[in-house]
Amino acid sequence: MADVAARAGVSRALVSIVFRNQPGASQETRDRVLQVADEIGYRPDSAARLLARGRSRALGVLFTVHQTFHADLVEGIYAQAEHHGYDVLLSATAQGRSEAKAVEALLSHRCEAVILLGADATTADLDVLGQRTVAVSVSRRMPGSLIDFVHSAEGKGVRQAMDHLVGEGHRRIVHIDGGRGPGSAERRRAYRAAMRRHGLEAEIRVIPGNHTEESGIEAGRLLVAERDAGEPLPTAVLAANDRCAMGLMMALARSGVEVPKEVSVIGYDDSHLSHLMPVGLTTVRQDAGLMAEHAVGFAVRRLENKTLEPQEAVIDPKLVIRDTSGPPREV
Amino acid sequence: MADVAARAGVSRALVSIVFRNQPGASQETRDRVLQVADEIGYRPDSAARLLARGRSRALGVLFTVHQTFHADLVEGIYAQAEHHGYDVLLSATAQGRSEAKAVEALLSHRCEAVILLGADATTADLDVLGQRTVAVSVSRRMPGSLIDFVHSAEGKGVRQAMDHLVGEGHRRIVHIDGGRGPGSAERRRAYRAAMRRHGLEAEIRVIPGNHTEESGIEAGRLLVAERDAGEPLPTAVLAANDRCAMGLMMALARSGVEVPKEVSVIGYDDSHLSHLMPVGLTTVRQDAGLMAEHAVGFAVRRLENKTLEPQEAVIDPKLVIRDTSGPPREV
DNA sequence: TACTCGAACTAGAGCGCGCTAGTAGAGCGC
DNA sequence: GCGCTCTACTAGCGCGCTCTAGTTCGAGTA
Repeated sequence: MADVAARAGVSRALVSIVFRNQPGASQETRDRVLQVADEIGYRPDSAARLLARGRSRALGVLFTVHQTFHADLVEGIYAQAEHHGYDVLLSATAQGRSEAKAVEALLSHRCEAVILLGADATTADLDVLGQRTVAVSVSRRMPGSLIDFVHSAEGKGVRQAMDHLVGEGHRRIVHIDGGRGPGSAERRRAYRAAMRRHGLEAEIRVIPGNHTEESGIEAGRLLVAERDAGEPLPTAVLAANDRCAMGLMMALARSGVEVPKEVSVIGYDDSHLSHLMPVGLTTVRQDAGLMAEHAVGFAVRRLENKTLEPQEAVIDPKLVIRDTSGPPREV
Repeated sequence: MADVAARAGVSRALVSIVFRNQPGASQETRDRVLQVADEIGYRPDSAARLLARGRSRALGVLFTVHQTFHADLVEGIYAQAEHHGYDVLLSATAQGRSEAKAVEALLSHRCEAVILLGADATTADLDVLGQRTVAVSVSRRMPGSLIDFVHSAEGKGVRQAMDHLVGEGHRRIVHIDGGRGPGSAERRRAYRAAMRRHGLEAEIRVIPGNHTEESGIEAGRLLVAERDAGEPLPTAVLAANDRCAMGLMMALARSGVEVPKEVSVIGYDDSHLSHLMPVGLTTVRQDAGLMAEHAVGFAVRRLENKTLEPQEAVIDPKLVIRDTSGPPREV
């Protein structure tokens, strides 16, 4: 910076003004400074800038590498953050990299806010985080939590899916749940309620699972094993999410069970891949773009106006009927 | 930091020593400092640290949100970077966020090295980048480039796939190429060479494509349209990568073309999802973990010893035969 | 002429840390 | 007693930037 200032024949302060696009420099000086900077390859150091300015204008995003729906969200967050003039810092959880570690990384880089995509932490953990910084949780419901929260109306989504299945004539509808995953508790509850509402209380069955393909595969194996032992297959399965649904379909296909002929499958998320599968997956669409917009909006509003109450946005999901659901065989 | 020092009754310098885990402080002082820090929620500011130290010990990684194979690589990079004591900064390309923009973000955060996963830039662009910083390109071949390079032996992988197909009796083997995507040129070349070697020069056909599901869908539609116009379908397709293969299979399934009965499909990457599809995808495995190890290793070696020649690692890929390939119908 | 005023620019402090050079004091041999 | 070394600690500069409080200067105004 000093070099640029010297070569352009101005003070460092003026170079700073030029690079921050602030008033206080004539157009010709601006041009000269920028040209000199370009010549010697100068670029402002964001660490020093951050340090001096006292704020980073950066939003930290915690996501999971293999969670395809997170990719959709991240894409939306980039766009929204840019719109609000914020930087985005990504930190991923992965095998061998815990959520806590990923969050630490974000905080040590002085993110002003942290957006958690489907966090795995407890409410207490999040509240602690919320004390330390501005935090927004996407998907994972945090009852009574202090932090902001964006989620889809899980109940509505599940209800639409269940109404669709029952409307097609299904009765033996099984739910693979998402364990401690975000939104799972609500979906589980909505599944039970819908079954009851349709007079199918006796058929309620929840198979424990999570949000990975593996859990779908396991559930599929379980169901096939039961069939081989003489029990009837369910006629429809509501999976924890799209990935789980994919795993399930793989397991079923391997055992020669046809979808949707013998078993209908419904996913959740409408992640980027779900409409690109060999067979279009019937699923509940969560609008990633809209969720990203709210998440970033919440974070920004908190940052500009410290004294806000916890905010919450509920996005209406929408059932997308594709090829993996249809009437049951028996009907 | 000053607070911690005051409360612990020591100087700021000592707090610094404790947090850097350097010799020069007694155990009891260490404990006291750490305890106080924990109480008031102090955590070193990585921006200030970076500024003072002059180096960030951070590796920048450029990836693409929806490229599933990148997720595998990122996972490996995190592990390797931690092993070498480096931080990882992620920057994604996405819709509305160009590669140049993503790289700028990394550089302005003063990454010491940049690891590009399947970069889209030209050799010249990369050389310019290589002048400014340490850069490693993964997958994308940079002939005559100054920057380090990790890729798999594309030729070997394609050859294995082609030998497998020809061995099963295929002759009409089409290749959907990856356009300007990383590795595509080599794969295309190897495909042509293999066809020639097997005396199938007359059957050579390359359909232009890229590394997305969409390109697979398009190619599938094209092939089906040709069939409807009376031309024979190819008996096997070598796709640009797994995502392209998935798109292709979707298009074929929609049109009632059975895989592998009518058409065998082979992908490339063995990305996380390829063995979790409803039908296991025959594909060429690239070992993401090993590639990550080399990429990080190269970057670190450059950083610790400035005067190295361009490095290159070639990883042997391996054909993984699953359910989408088999003998052609006519045989 | 004397003044006010705004645009264009500058000096210099300070952001939170790391690091070098230094000090204090304990332990040791002679 | 002295000098020596070793451990435990501190003072204070500087990293590259932003920002506040100026200064300078030419144009406009009474």
